[in-house]
Amino acid sequence: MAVPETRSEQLARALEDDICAGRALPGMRLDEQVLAQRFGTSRTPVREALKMLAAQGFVEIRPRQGAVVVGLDVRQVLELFEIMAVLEGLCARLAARRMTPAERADLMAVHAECQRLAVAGDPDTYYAMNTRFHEVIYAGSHNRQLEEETRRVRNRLSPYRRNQLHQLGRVAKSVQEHDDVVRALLEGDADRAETLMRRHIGIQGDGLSDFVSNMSMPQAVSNPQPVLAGTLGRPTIVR
Amino acid sequence: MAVPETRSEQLARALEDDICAGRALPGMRLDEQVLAQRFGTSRTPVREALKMLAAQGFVEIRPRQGAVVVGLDVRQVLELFEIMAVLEGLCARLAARRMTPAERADLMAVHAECQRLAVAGDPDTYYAMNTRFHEVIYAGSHNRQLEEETRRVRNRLSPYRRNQLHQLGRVAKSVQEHDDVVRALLEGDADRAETLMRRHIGIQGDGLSDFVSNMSMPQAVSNPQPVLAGTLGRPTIVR
DNA sequence: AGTCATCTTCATGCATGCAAGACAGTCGAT
DNA sequence: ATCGACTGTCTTGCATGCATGAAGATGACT
Repeated sequence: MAVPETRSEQLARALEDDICAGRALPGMRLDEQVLAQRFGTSRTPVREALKMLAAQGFVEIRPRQGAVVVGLDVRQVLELFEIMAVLEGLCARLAARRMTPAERADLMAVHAECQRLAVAGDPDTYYAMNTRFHEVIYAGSHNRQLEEETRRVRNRLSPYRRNQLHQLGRVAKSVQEHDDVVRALLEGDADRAETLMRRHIGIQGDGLSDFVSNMSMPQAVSNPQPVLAGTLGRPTIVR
Repeated sequence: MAVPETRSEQLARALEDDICAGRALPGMRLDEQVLAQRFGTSRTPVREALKMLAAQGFVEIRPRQGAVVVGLDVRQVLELFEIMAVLEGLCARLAARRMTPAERADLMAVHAECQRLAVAGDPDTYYAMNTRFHEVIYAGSHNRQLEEETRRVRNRLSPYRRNQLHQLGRVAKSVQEHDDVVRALLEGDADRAETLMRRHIGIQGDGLSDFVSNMSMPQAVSNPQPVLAGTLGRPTIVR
């Protein structure tokens, strides 16, 4: 066991995490040397990690100009949401037929917790539990490739979702939509589960348009950005 | 223009192409030094290319044991087909509403060519035109992220699709399904276009995929594979 | 003979070195 | 003063070197 993880993999995970968690904002420059020092390695594993992240769409590497956290414009975010909707919809469809009794119990438990936090907790704790809710459904699809793919798209969007739930009434609506999905799932109604999930994620519900109108482009490129965990920021020119 | 491409990017594209075209078969060992010599570079850009391909699921890198072209077992292939179906379905749905007149004309032209080759040509030339047909629809979705995502999944599956159309009667059926899709697309019937495309890509009926996804498949590939473009094959042990 | 331990060989993972290209700042010209 | 070319500095891209760990071979022991 305990597959020894290479430095480059560790770095890739750490950086992806920084991006997803909003610690590294879109447009932020990722200086190889700075990162190498920060993680106590040479530039080589850092470069390899950046290449991996670039291949997955988390960072952009412009030849001879270094790596930058990808900044998505409104259009691209919407495009990803369209994808997200069908992927999560498929997860729900498959989960409706494939979830084991244990998984169904799990789903209900997490959903109940969501309901509790919807009124009791703050948006951030709800956000965490909401993530778990969706993860349960990914897993319930019993399709690993789909699970990974969906999670990857979700992660790419995460910098832009952070404040989504701070919107007034959004949490309540979210949990209500979950409720509908859960019902369909438990009844094994694949078609309905898919449709409801697609609506929950996608354009159809007003959730998204609300989201867009409130979207605070987390630094939609073009202006100088500080280097992650460093003071050696160099202005970033785009295009 | 003419963004100078780095060696690592060139290598990544070349290797991905080898994999998609079936020149590098699943399970094949990708030796860094051999590749470096083949492309006339050092190991560094080769390693970076391999990391990128690994991040996209084309190769697998086991620490200290080198890179291998990913070998998917039956289950994983089916999982990817399930994803492919919804992605292409979404492409069709969006294309039904978004394609420009020029794009619609293009679609009809390519489709006509498909019909011609279906009877006149051999499966391989049809395969090429079939690919173009689908590409037109990807583009018609006017969703770049989706286009890339769909193409990526398609490429991951391509080693396993090669012979799909050699099956008796498959070409005729394929072109007929295309015809139905085209009709829905041109009529702007998004729902129908999506449904038909999903059916076209997916495994007919959910029964089979359900069955397979719930049975545990033994590991595929566990026998020695030759190194790409080299004779220094070393047995590849999996797990 | 079969199994296990040790040794040898070699590929990988990472560090370092070096040349080319990009950005910033300076200087000169209009 | 603005614009452009030139120069200096710095970062990136790639080559190379070296230590670690894995695969295979050799040999001893049961």
